[in-house]
Amino acid sequence: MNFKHDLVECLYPALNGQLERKQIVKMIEKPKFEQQGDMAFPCFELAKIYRKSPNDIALAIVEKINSPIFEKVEAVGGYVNVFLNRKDVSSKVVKEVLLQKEQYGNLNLGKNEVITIDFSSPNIAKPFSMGHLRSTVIGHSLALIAEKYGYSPIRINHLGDWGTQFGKLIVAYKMWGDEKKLKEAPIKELLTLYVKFHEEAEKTPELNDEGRAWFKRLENGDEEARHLWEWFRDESLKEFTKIYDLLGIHFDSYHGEAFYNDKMERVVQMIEDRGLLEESQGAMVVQLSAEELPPCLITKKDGTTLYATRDLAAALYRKENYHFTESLYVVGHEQSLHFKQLFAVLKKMGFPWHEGMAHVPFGMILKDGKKMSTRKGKVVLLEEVLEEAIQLAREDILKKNPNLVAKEEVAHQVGVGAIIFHDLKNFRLNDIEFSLEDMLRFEGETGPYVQYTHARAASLLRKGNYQEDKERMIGDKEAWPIITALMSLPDVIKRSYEQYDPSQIAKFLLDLSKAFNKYYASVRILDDSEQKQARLSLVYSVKIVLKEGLRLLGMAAPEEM
RNA sequence: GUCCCAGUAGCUCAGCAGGAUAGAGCAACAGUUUCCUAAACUGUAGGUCGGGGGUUCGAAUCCCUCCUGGGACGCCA
Repeated sequence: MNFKHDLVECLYPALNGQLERKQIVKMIEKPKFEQQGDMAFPCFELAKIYRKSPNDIALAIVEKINSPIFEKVEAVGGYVNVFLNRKDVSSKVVKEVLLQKEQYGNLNLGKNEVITIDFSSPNIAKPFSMGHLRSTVIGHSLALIAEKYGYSPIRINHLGDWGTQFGKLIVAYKMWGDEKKLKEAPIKELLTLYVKFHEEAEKTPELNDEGRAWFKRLENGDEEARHLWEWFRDESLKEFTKIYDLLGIHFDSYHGEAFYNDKMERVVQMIEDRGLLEESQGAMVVQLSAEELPPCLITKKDGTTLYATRDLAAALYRKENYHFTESLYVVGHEQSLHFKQLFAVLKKMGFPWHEGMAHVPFGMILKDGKKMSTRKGKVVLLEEVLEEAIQLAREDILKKNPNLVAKEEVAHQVGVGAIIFHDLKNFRLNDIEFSLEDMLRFEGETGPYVQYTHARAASLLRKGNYQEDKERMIGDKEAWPIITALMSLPDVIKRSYEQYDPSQIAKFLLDLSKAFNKYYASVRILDDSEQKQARLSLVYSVKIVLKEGLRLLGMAAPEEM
């Protein structure tokens, strides 16, 4: 179903070898307006070669093209505009979707090779905030898209369960903590302690040293420290699991930073063996001046490790255990420098596989134009936002479809879907100003809009008593925008993986939904007994693709809503 | 100060391996339901594509420069 290929085969001989097939492929474009056809070939560049006007060249090319798949070929303003035979193409596309069902759009490009995706990775003892939502939702979708692309993804939740923060937290707990309070509302109490610590440390900076000292005790296996740490960790994980269940996300590994404690010595040794480790101001570093990067800190002056060390150990562990061809890190854009350094060190260590590693950055969620800071207690809790969205969906269902049976299930699907889609529809790197109002919007370019379109299609199939029939195909002119959208899915999958960009899927779903709703408004699908089944075939193919697209974003597709 | 991202309609954003008339959604205004779910559809209005140079037959898209916002720059992650 690659009609571009057909066009290339017509153009290549028509140009007498002036251009390679590859060049022609690159030049073919999609016209902006429907009256300009389905594909276009610009002749401006050829004007120099032939010393003729672009339009004369276009006219000459038109003369030489002759293919049954093209209904009309015309020269307009220096372009060769090609119109596909819509009836034939429509039949082919719908038939293809019905044959392949949810497999439609599957690509074989990943060759089943393993890729690891490090995402979500919340910090223990801190609430799951809106900020973590981005990594979670983008990473989850990327894993699904990778599968569709043909890869075999390993989902890794690299929990932030180690680091000086725990020393600080232990200090805070010992000074102001209350066991009873902590047991009642662990995360809330831990956050209070964390915020208080940073407030106090502003006045008494020595507290920071105490925090570092306690962290060193933790790293050395001190029993009291260890015990507190385990307690904090367990309580936090319980909270996170609630959120993941709500979002329908699972991981293949929860190995966090602490998991690499006993694997760091080896890494430090490896760096040293290669002669890369240097002392600098009391700390041990790898110099990266040749790469025009600041040095990468490996150990602090007190001998304890840093996150870079753990990330190095993790990278090695993942390569040795999963044998990945690509390794992705879905982490905020503010850590770009860290990943550049990390990859540079791996390169210096002589690991050619550093080339398969990539940081997938994303913009921040801002409050009043500024970064939200846990330290100052300025966080918005994800769980609360999700609950509000679900509540709003409940209310809408009562208003709009009070007879719906699975009210609670659908309210969850729609509420959560709205939040996920709101996050994924825009380009990753854009910062997002936190706005509950925007997230809770269910009309226009939103998740619920796409889900609603799917439910509409499902309803038609039920009411129309659809019998699957791959041979009876529509001839409606109004259906063409739907066909072109359906046709584009494989390309969209390819682009969205290669650019690590789920928003392409979201935009595709909006296009398809808009095309379908327009069709729905202008064609009475169930009225014409003659064409009903053929039209329902189109409806069914739309339903299949919408559902699959929503799945790739991590969203459910309710049959009714 | 250095480096990284972003600047398109009142707001939120698409478009950016250069191409034909710069598009959506929201908000505003005007319509569509005896009819398949109105979470929908139709129409009106709204733009010096941050400014200035350059490359090109052609620039929102590529290059340079400046301005604005955000972020990162050694013992947090």
